[in-house]
Amino acid sequence: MAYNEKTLSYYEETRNSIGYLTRIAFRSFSHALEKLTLPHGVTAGQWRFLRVLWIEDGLTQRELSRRVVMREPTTVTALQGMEKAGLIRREQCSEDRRRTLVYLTPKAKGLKATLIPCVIDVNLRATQGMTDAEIEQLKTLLAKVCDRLAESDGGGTGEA
Amino acid sequence: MAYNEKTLSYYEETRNSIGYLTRIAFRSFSHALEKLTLPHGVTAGQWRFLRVLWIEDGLTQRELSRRVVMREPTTVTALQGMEKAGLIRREQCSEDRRRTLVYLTPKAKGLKATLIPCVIDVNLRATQGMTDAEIEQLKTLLAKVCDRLAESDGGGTGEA
DNA sequence: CATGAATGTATAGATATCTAACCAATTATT
DNA sequence: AATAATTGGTTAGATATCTATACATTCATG
Repeated sequence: MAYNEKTLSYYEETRNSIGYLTRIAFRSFSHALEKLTLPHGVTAGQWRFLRVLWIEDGLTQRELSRRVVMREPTTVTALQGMEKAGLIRREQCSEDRRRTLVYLTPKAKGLKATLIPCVIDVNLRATQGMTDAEIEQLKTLLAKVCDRLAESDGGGTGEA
Repeated sequence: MAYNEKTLSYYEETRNSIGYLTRIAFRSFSHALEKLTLPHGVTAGQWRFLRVLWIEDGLTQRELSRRVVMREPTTVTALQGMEKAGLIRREQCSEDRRRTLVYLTPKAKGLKATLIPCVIDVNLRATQGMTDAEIEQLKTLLAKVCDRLAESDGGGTGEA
């Protein structure tokens, strides 16, 4: 594959690639979010699991991994932390003893009303000054990027 | 501040937040990129430092951190790995002995021609099927998100 | 029903990343 | 010149994340 000088120098421009921009956006997001959730004892990683569990409880760890979009070992580690923090309890499934079902504690359920507004704030701040159409376009294009890269990859958003 | 039920349920939708989408986009990007660079012995983390050093050599670690957009301790760890991998050498600055200057080895310089096309590929794949205008818009909007979240944060892209 | 394949979880070991605290060298101030 | 503040780098300790591997249970098949 041949790339001319112009193409090369374009991509040398550090701050102009989608890869760079998504990294910085993700980073800024995580920091901004954690700044709001940490005072409530919830890390950014735990937040991602909570969000899924607030929608549906009693999932297996595998299913949870799939929904959060993380690998199983990551889930195991995160859940250990969440169990220690009193956010979840894990229960062995009686029908299929391989499975572990994850349930939220009342404490974690109660945090929902507190934490959701935090994320709303961060999301609003992130898109401040954009029109609704721009926000929709950003989401659409980001989702496309995810799809394109997931196709060739295997791991990713590919659940639909 | 008050959020109505509609707003709340909207943000409950896991896959519809900018935060989620940037995370998945970043993740997909890193995986896709590393799949191409790892065969050449370069991790995704090292790649980010290489890209900056290819543009300018002999930077202090602090300046390097600033340009890569990472904290100093992250840089220290990454550079230790890169030194071990024979990608850089570090030299104490004679005028100001606090400073350590980072130089690329010939090996690392040689990798540029090999690795840049890898990233071009990933970036092209990520934006496949988008018009140039859409790509530009995506970059513009992502950059806006970074700016908005950096303002309130402190750490981030805030170099301008 | 015994054994092999598939499934669900966990462990091992690696990289990446952060914050907080610390040390060393330089610069600024009295 | 002595001391305080600043600057550059590192260490310590934590979370997050991955791949590869191992272990345990269930299912499927001869």
